[in-house]
Amino acid sequence: MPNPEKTEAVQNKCQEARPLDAFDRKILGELAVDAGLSYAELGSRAGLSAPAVHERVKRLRATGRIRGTVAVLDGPTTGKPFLAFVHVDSTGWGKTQELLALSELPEVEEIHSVAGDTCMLLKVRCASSRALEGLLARLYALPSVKATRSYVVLSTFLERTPQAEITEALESTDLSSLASR
Amino acid sequence: MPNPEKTEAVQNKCQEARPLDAFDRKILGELAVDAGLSYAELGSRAGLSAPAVHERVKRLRATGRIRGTVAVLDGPTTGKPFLAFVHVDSTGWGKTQELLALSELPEVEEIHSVAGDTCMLLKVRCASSRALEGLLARLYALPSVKATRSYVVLSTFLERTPQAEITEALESTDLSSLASR
DNA sequence: CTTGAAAGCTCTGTAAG
DNA sequence: CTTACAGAGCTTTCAAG
Repeated sequence: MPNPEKTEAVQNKCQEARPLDAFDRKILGELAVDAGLSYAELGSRAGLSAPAVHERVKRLRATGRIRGTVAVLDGPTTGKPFLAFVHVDSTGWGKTQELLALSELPEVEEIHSVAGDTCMLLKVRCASSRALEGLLARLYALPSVKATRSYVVLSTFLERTPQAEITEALESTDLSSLASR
Repeated sequence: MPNPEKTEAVQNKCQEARPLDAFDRKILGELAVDAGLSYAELGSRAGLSAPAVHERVKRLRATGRIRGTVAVLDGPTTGKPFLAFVHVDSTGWGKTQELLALSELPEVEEIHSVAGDTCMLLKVRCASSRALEGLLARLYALPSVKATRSYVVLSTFLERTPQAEITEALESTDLSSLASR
């Protein structure tokens, strides 16, 4: 039986007012690299006990900081060696339902609206150039799509999931190098 | 003791000649969405027993199809709400060690060399526009970097890990629609 | 491949400091 | 927050079909 303790049971899922402390950031950083770690191992790395870590991880999941855990597949050997970024120019306000419908295609991994000389940016991973051609055909079938520019990936040197380390890094460090120019 | 049956025992780790069967693809697809599934649950979804699934998953890990399992963090609430794609034009053959050194920055999530009107493509997630400015300053400090174009993400409609479903999809389907134009 | 069973480990919660 | 002690559940391996 779940026990209603303190403020925990009351808190909502979408609460953003709770800042992460150093322990939370350390835990998130470790889990972002390897979600298979035991709470004991996680605790020793973060400097906490296993129950404490467990409590924090549960909270991080409940508040949405951890969206889930997924397996990282090797693209080339799983039948989709072809990676490309597609810029989409559309007439009017491009973020229509039409483009969002592309989410249903497993080839489409990312859809962003961006600022710059294009409206939308797609990341596509598929089996071959023919599959990309098929996707482009589908894009041009949409009335609002004016033009596309495709950037076919020749080789990938780095591709990792969001935030390997939760730090402030570049913030101050590199701006000093900027000032010294 | 592992029994040497047929061609199986001979295979190397980097062998690409082993096609995934329907069971493997189903398992990979499920794990790509949720790596926290138990082998029992995984088995019932794929139509296999738990030990059989366990054996396959172990093999998929050993052969590199599954690179690892990671936690998916929520970017905005973990202190890095700022996402951008940076195109880098460089003189000469751009894929030098210099650019690869950027891998060490936690803000840089992806580095690709691409075909198109630019040489390299970076995916950067950081705390603010100032952090991006710092990264650009660092880029221009490299002798081979000629120019950059940044596409700042306004909003993200889809962002998922490689291959939610391991199928052939678009291959034949959409090419027929191409032919009918 | 299957079922079944046994051993080991982790999780999960409770309790007390 | 910590350590400690249980019980439940899952993983992992082995056997036999």
